[in-house]
Amino acid sequence: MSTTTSADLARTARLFHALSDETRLRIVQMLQRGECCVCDLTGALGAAQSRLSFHLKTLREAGLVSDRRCGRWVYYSLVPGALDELSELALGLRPTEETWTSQGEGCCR
Amino acid sequence: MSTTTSADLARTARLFHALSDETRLRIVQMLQRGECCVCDLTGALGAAQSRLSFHLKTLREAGLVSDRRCGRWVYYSLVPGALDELSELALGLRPTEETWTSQGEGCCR
DNA sequence: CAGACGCATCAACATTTCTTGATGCAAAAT
DNA sequence: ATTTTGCATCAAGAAATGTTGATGCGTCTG
Repeated sequence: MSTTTSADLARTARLFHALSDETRLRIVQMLQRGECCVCDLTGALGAAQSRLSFHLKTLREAGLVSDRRCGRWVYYSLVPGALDELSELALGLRPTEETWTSQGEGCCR
Repeated sequence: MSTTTSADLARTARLFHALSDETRLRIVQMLQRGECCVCDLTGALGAAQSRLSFHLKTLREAGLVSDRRCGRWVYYSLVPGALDELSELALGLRPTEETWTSQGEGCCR
């Protein structure tokens, strides 16, 4: 029995929101292959630097991405397990067992 | 090798967007237990009818929910498998194997 | 030290998304 | 036949989100 608090919902919404943008999905795809600094991303995605910083911030605040400073570069990478958690959240929203056994009763329930 | 077209990205973003809102998450939670008509939802969620219709439309257009008219009621329900697809999409964004074996090289790669 | 570089952040604006109340329609109910 | 009910849809406004160019800060390079 999972009592879902409003805070849980907010976090879940936040997580899904982080992946609800094409630019951010592209960023994640880049990061799949390994760490990237912002300039790697501007090159590959052809997007302005400030734009990417903005989206990286969104991803970081959602907990999907982490950053590591190194000299004048900042390397971003995917947080291990974060996407597994997201996957679990999605599965947790699926219809319950009894839903599919107790349905189909003609019209109007 | 999965070539990800721009259309794919758009659909993925759309799917995640559908679950990026607390009201819609609540709706999905309600629907987990089985079909609901809009008036069930207004009652349970304490939200205006037009507001719920708006969010239900978003969920429907994302393919997460389907509707069935019956007399003057419209019953909404979760589309079987849709959340599994979403879960798979999340897993597909995880870091690749080699990412974790080829990393950790001190500073600046 | 003086520049160049990588990045975050900000302000201004554009765009999208959400909310609310009104209107309309089709299907009961009377 | 008229009214009521359940819902979609619309227009208008409010709020959130994304974009762009400018600015500033720390760090490397010469």
